[in-house]
Amino acid sequence: MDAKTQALFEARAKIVKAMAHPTRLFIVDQLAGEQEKCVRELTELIGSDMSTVSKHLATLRSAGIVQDEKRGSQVYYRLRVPCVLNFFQCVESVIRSNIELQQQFVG
Amino acid sequence: MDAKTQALFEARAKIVKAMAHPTRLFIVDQLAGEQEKCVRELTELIGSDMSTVSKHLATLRSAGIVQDEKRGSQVYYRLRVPCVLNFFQCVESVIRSNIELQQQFVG
DNA sequence: TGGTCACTTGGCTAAACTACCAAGTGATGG
DNA sequence: CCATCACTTGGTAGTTTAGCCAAGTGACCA
Repeated sequence: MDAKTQALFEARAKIVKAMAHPTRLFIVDQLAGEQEKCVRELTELIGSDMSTVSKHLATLRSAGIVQDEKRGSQVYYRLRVPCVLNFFQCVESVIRSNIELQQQFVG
Repeated sequence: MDAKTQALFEARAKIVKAMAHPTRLFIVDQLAGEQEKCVRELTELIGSDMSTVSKHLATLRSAGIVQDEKRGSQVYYRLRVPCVLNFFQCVESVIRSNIELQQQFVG
């Protein structure tokens, strides 16, 4: 794999890695349904420390998946690229396919 | 986040995590173009130790993204769910969007 | 049956990731 | 102003991951 190809796939991996955590997927899912949410709202939904949520959001932001906007003392986050929802559809179809495979062994 | 939701997003994250590495994204890309490849072929393309490639393939297999078939002394891998290619399209559009954003700062 | 190829697995170390607490910054309300 | 809320950042300990080498298995060939 030459350096250029390497760089290309590292760039792609950065985006995918930013989604590779249950909490961050949950955040994306929430933002997909609700347009925007502030850190406190997300923190309440998730149930972990606000500092943890803030760092997850920073990860998503640095990958370009979400964008933030400060309004008053709150910071609102929203999805920057709607197609990330396709991720979910595909992930779900992998999961379904896995279940079907397992049922073949059972049946 | 209740236990059920937690479990759902952990299952999804497992799939996404399996793709969250440049080498594994490269493998998926290769398998998308070529139907199937054996471990040796992939190892030559990637250029790292075969044991490393084998472990990456095991990660993808355990997530249900690829399937393997042993023929003779070789093991051939192929994509199990074609939609993973949508991942790339979306990832690319995030990257494009990031570039556009950066050009706003420059321009 | 001995040697080689194709592959997987175990072991190990270095690096990356995660989550919490604690501390610091800004905006808001009394 | 002072307290509080909303948020980010630094520090740190525990866990996970990645890569290589070495060793083991199975297929194939001479």
